[in-house]
Amino acid sequence: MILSTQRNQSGSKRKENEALIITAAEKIFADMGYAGATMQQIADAAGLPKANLHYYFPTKEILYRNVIDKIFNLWLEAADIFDAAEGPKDGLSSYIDAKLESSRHFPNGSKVWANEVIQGAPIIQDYLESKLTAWTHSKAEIIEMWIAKGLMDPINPKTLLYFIWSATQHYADFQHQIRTLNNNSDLTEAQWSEVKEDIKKLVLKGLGV
Amino acid sequence: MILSTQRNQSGSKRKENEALIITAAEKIFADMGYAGATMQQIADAAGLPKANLHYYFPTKEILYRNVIDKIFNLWLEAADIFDAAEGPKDGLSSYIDAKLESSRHFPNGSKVWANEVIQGAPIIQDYLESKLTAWTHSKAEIIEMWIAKGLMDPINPKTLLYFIWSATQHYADFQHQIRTLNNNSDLTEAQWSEVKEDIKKLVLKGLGV
DNA sequence: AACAATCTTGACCACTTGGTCAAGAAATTT
DNA sequence: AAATTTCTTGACCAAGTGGTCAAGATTGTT
Repeated sequence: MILSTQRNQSGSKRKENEALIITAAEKIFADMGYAGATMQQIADAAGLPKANLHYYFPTKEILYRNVIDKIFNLWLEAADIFDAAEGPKDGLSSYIDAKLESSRHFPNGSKVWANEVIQGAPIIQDYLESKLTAWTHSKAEIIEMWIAKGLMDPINPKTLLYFIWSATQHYADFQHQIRTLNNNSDLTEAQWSEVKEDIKKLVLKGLGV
Repeated sequence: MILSTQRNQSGSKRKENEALIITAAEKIFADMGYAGATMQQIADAAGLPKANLHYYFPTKEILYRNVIDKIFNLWLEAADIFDAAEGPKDGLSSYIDAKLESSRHFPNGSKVWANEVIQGAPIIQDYLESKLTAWTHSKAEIIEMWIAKGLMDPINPKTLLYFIWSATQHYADFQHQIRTLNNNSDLTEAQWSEVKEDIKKLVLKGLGV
């Protein structure tokens, strides 16, 4: 108790509240889209008065960009697996697993990202042009190396990346549709395992790994 | 001239203008989301005064549902190929081709659908529960038959359908991201061909077809 | 030509939205 | 304990929204 209170000294209240607001905002933005989300809804979800949100995040757009920032950094982290891998079998399996886990447990981030990109990335275009482009090129190089070594069939590396992104993120973005087509129930543990195995099998066999 | 004017007799003006408005609305809804789109923007895109929109479509929601209706019927049409097919090689190839062509030439419909589903289908839930569910079951049966005949590896039919939907619709929904990662250029004819071949190869080989 | 039905449109309104502000409450620093 | 910084909050506002309406223009029918 004493420890935690002491630790909460310099500017920690700020960080706490910012995190609280960002989490609430992520959910509302995912459910309503950028334009559809209201500051009032986010405030209610965070349990704070609206004016307090504007104290921490002056405008809706600034709050939104902070949400995107968090999402994007998680995306980048999932790719460390990729770099550390010995070959496609290991690397692609782990990456697919990681992306599916993320879709399962943190679908909101993926939804916000998808909503934004569908609408032409009016607010985060700079992210696409800088960070995402660099990231993609570095992963494409690894895939090309695997192909050159004869570890997998030749394929356009970007096509493969899009393939994995779409297959895995689909389970976050289209969560609601999948749920509806699954008798209005969330996928069970067993179903998730089956999906994971089916996707990995399909991709790896399809690439001749 | 005379012919076309004569043909424009009974209530044809209504249909013309409704089609004009729906096309404009599809683009604006795709670019802005349901909440973000304004009736004024749609009116401008259609070249009509706003009050005129409300004459043909009393409310924004009614207009939106009409847009969805058009989109969904196109989706259903693309699946006729599926039924007519002899086996997975033919059926899946044709279906992937058709879906990719649709993503390439009519991305707006897919974007509107994606936006709506991501947000939990607040307006078109009845579509998911009736039409889409029935459609999915009928296609799943065909896939199961192919598996039973030993024409392809066993896989959960829904997982396969989601796989194909996500891979193909990704090129519509994430069009902007793909363009950005392609040096800010649309995919060329040659690139589209490559994508088509890569995806089909990956899926068919992955399924042991 | 007269009538009826359909279509067009600018002006208008009630309501919601993002954002402001000033007054004060809490917490930190000196 | 006084001073200063940080945080909280209800009340408020200008701008934009979906939707209405009534007057007129066009078209079709008898």
